[in-house]
Amino acid sequence: MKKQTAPKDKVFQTAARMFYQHGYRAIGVDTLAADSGIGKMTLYRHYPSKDDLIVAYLKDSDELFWSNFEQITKDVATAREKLLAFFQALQDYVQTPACYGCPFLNVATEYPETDYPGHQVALEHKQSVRARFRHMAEEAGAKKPEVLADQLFLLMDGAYMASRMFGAKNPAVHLAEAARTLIDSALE
Amino acid sequence: MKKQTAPKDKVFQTAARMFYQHGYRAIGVDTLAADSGIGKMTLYRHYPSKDDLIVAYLKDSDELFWSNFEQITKDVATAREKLLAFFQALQDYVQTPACYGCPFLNVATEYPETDYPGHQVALEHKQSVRARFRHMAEEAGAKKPEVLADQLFLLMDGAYMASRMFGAKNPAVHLAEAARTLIDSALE
DNA sequence: ATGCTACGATACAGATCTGTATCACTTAAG
DNA sequence: CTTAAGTGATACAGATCTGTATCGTAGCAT
Repeated sequence: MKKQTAPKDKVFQTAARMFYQHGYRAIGVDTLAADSGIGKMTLYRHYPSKDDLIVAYLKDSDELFWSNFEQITKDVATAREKLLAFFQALQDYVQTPACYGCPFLNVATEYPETDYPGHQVALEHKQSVRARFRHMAEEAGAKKPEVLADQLFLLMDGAYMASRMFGAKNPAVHLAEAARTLIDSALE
Repeated sequence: MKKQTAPKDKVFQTAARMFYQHGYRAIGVDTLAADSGIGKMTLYRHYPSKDDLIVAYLKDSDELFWSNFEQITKDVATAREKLLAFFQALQDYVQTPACYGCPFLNVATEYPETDYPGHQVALEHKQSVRARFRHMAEEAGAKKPEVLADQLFLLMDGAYMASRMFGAKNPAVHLAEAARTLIDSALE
C-alpha cells in the first residue's frame, strides 16, 4: 500500500487548485509548499522548476478535458447531438462557482510569449479542440465544417472568459442556444 | 506651447503599450520608467501607485473602445447593420499583429478578485458593452434581445482570446459570419 | 541493527518587485 | 537675478520571488 497521499500528489493538487483560481504568477512556490504541508525542497525534488509544475498541471487539465468530453458525448448518437451535449455541459459548468475560466486561456494571457512552455501546451490543446470540432462538424454534415468549427470555438472560449470576468452569473446562460443556432444554420 | 511630450504622457504611452502586450504583472515600474526615459519618482508623482496607472490605462482603453465604436457605426443606417459593421471591424482588428487580446479580459484574468480596482473597471466596461448590444438588439427587432446580446458578447470575447492565444492567424476569421448568423436567426 | 532514501524545516543567495528618500539640474515665472 | 517647481538619476528599504544548501529525522529494506 502506498502512503495515504504522496507529497508529489499533495503539492500537485494544491497547485492545480491555486493556479486555476488565483493565476499562475500570483501563486509562489513558498505558498504552494506551505499550503500543501510539505517542504519546499520536496517540491523541487519532484518538479525541478515552477514552470515544470505549471506544465504538469496543464497536461493534466488536457487529459481531464478529454476525459470529460468523452464522458459527455459517448452515449449520444449523432455528431450534431454530441456538439449540442458538449455545449450544454459547458454552459452548466461555467455557471458553477467552481469555474474560474479556462486554464489554457489563463496561461496564454499571463504568458503571452508563444515560446513559453505553458503557452505551447495551451496552443496544442486548443488546436486539438479545434480539430475535434472540425471533425464533428464534418461528421454532422456541415457544408463548411471548418467555418462552423471556428465559430463554435469562439463561443466556447467566450463562455470561459465570461466566467472569469463575471463569476457564476454571466452571459453564458445562452451559450447552448447560440451553439444550436450556428450548428443548424450550418447544416441546412 | 506645451512641451513636446510631458513625462506623464510618455510613461502612460509606454505603460499602455507594455501592459497590453506583455501583461500587467509582467511589467514593473522600473521597466516603465526606464523605457519611457523618465525618473521613477516622476512616475510616482503622477501615478501614486502601479494600480493607479493600470486603472488609468483601462479607463483610457474604455474611452478608445467607445470612440472606435461610434466611428464604426455612425454612418450605418440600421441597428442590425451597426452590429454587423462592429463585428466585421472586430474581426479585422483581431487578425492584426497589433492586437494582443482585450485589455479588460486580460486584467480580469491576471487579477481574478472582483474587488481589485482594475477588475472593477473591466467589469463596468463589459457590462456597458453588453447593455449596448442589448439596446441594439432591441432596436434591430430581435424577439429576445438579451439572448442575442449575450450570444454576440460571447463571440466578441472569444475572438479577443483567439487573438491572444494564436496571434494574428486565429479562428476569428469567421467571426463576422457567425455574428450575422446569430443576428438573422434572432430577427426572423 | 544499519544504512539508505525521502521528507520537513530552515536558512540562505541572488534577483526583482513596489514604493520612498535624496540630490543636482533645468526651466520658467516673478 | 532669484526662487520655486518639475525632473532625472541614484540609492535605498522592505517585501517577495525562484531556486539551493544544510540538517535532523522518520520510515523501511536488508
